[in-house]
Amino acid sequence: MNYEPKEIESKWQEFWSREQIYRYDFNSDKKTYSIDNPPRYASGALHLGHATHYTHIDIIARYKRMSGYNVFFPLCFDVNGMPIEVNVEKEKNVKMRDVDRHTFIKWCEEFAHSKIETMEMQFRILGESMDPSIYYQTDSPEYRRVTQLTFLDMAEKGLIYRDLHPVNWCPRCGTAIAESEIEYKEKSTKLYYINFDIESGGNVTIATTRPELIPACLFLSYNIKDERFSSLNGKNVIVPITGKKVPVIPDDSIEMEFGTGIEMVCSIGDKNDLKLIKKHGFSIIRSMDEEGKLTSIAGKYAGLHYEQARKKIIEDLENENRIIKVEEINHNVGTCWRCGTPLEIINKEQWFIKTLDLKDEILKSINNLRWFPDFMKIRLEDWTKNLEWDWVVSRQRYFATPIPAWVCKNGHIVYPKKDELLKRDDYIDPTREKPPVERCPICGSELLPVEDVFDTWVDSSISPLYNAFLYRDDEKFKKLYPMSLRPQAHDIIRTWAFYSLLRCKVITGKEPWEDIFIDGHILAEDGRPMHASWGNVVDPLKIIDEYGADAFRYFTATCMPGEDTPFRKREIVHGRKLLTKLWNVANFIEMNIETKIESEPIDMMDKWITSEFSILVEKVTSYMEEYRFDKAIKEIDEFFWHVFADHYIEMIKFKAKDDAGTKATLYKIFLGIIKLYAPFIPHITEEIYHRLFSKFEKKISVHLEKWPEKYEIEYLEEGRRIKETIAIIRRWKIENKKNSIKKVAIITEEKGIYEKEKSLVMNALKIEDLEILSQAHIHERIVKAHPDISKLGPILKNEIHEFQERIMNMDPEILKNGIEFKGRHISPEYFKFEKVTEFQGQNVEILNNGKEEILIYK
RNA sequence: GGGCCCGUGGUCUAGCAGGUUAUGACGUUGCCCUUACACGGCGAAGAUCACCGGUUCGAAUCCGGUCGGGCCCA
Repeated sequence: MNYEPKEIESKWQEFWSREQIYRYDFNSDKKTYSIDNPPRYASGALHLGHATHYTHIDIIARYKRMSGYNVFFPLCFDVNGMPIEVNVEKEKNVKMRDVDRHTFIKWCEEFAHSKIETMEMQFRILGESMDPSIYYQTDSPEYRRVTQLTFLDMAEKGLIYRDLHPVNWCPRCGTAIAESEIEYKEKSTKLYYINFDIESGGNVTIATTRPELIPACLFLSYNIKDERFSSLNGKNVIVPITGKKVPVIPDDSIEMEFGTGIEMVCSIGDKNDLKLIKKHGFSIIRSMDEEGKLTSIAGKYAGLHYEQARKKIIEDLENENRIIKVEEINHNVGTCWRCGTPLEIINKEQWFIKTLDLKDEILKSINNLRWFPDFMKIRLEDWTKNLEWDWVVSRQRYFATPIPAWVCKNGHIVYPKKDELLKRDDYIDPTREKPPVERCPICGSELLPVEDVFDTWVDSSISPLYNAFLYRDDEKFKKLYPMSLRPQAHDIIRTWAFYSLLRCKVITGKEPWEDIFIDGHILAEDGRPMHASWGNVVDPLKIIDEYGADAFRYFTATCMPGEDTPFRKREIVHGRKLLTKLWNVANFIEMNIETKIESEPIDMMDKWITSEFSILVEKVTSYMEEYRFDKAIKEIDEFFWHVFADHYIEMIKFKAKDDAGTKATLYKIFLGIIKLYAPFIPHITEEIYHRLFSKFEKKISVHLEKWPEKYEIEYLEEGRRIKETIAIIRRWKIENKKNSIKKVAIITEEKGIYEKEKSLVMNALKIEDLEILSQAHIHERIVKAHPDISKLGPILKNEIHEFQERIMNMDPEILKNGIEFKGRHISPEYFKFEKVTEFQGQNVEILNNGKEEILIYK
């Protein structure tokens, strides 16, 4: 009778949800354990990685509930940002910027919300114990309101500013383009070779595809290894057209083979220019506007579209005879994925949060958290120490929290009143409502709504504040903040962990959590990351369908936290076997427990297994406290399978029906095992609990049970010794194919402990006569000596037959010292001796368990 | 290029505040359908612990370097 998970699992999933087993109780006196659960991103498909991470978190939640905590574990979804926008664009076959802003936002909402039901189902199938009574999603008016309040808070603290920042820009569409919206295309362009004069005399030829950017040239650069230009290092050149003096600065990133090997670095030609400008300490100048027209820095070309400007500039350069050569080249150009126009990098006003000023404070905070595993802390420390830029929080997107502000043409910012927003239950969309004042209070000009939205990390990084009811309920905030735990994966330490720490610290003055648990990634079975294009993606739902959620959860528990783990199907298969074993042990125990057990463990071996269990509880508990599920479950397995089932049950099964103490032990220890397994494999443990224990234990769910406690340690060493002796004799029986043994003598210095369990040893092993002695004279006698032909052959060659005849009738006892043969000493190593052991005149076989000898009579 | 992590029997994995017969799983293999379980029980074979050097009486474990893989960031 094998365990069939399908029906059993869905039965209990329904039961848990119906009975609201996982509800956080705001009125409870129990200590709160609060989990800053990662809101599941609402794009739909469940990854093996998600499934594993959420299962890990669920294991923690279940363990903490059993340990007596009131656990706050919200069901939550992240419903903001570009992946959803992209999905909607695909689904509707439109481009975001072709559609009315608010229509598009509505579509995104509809799309995301339609996925949520599916994702809730996925969580349910996994056996997740998230609490729907504290549900949230990040696009709710309430959540966005909190995002905006925290922003206004930071603005009050002077941590918000606007400044120019480079963005990818489509000059035709007039919009910023996100990194992932860029379509790279191979384009044929002209490469111009242009002469620059050197200040100190002579000239140098640079190559560029963007002559129109000459007015924005900041410096020239060549590869530092390139000796052709080493004489130019530190010299100045005169920029044609403008006559500006700029330096020559070598850099190791310049390609020596491209063009002439020396190029101009403009603000801003391409991404590499941007990098070089920052690296060498130049500031970005605004050379092009939103429509692709050159700015005033271009002098007489100002106001011209860059294509016209290029024509004019080339004409002028030709007049000066500065163009040496023109070459057709193929060039990889970033283009707008909608209209195909090559993108520009232009400087635009963006919103910033001052992060650089907060470095030291964050470093302190990092050290105030407990990190699991602890080396993950180093990653965040290094990141924080090496921060060079403030956080750009504005995005030119639609589906996210709007930046609550209005700006006048002179750049003066008007924020909404925080007090007003505190009274509301929704958020502010400046594109849909009026500013709090008619006109700019500083210059009196018209106020325009900010159309930018927040980077989604601005929303995500306040999850601890939202969870803890900041701005909403002071009582609850006191109870829930700081939260107990932030669980997350290591790829977003620099984003989610960092920004959360930063913002929560600034706003509340406290770190948002006590512990932070960093999980690894799940790789494909081939050890590489999972990629659809590599064809190595594993669908967790299929696995669950085939093996059940508990088997899947078993695999997740064996993953070492923090490490990237390749998916291991065999671990799931093993998990499945374990469930079967558990099921069968339950069957065995059910056969023996019909009524309430009033007794306690009495016999030595019953106390021994109780002691072993107690040691197990201690180990498992300390592993759970460190979030080491892998170690915890291994310990439980080892005890359950290889101590409790293989040894204890085997030795007591003859008396399981009628020995009250043993029955009590079976009940107590197996119930304990079920409880220890419950956080990991919640379905089968619930089923077994209901079949065997709930009628006596009076709880409606094993998940409402208490985590097992330790018992007194008694007879540990004695029990282990007897267990070992029984195992040795059993092995002998199997090897020798004996079903029972007539007589056994155990020679031991600890007669007492064997006397105590004499009947158990006899019955468990079917020994008819068992003697327990403190000492014995054992006699060993050689009955036959076999010459080792393979060794003797090379020495004796053709005399070997004579040798064999010679020893045939000799007393083999004599041979144990070797023998002289034709002037040669044949040592005992050349023989294999057959021996008999005799005790009290009878043949016996001696087994040894390291401490004592066991004589088996033949 | 930088930070962090990893590299252990055929495959995957534990051990890594130095001394173990180096753990376990899957696979291979021998015996056993013993009154819960053959998705089981008892055994067996199989590892120069990536490579090189150092510290040490002693290194898979500590240090330095090399090579290979991963994540994040330039």
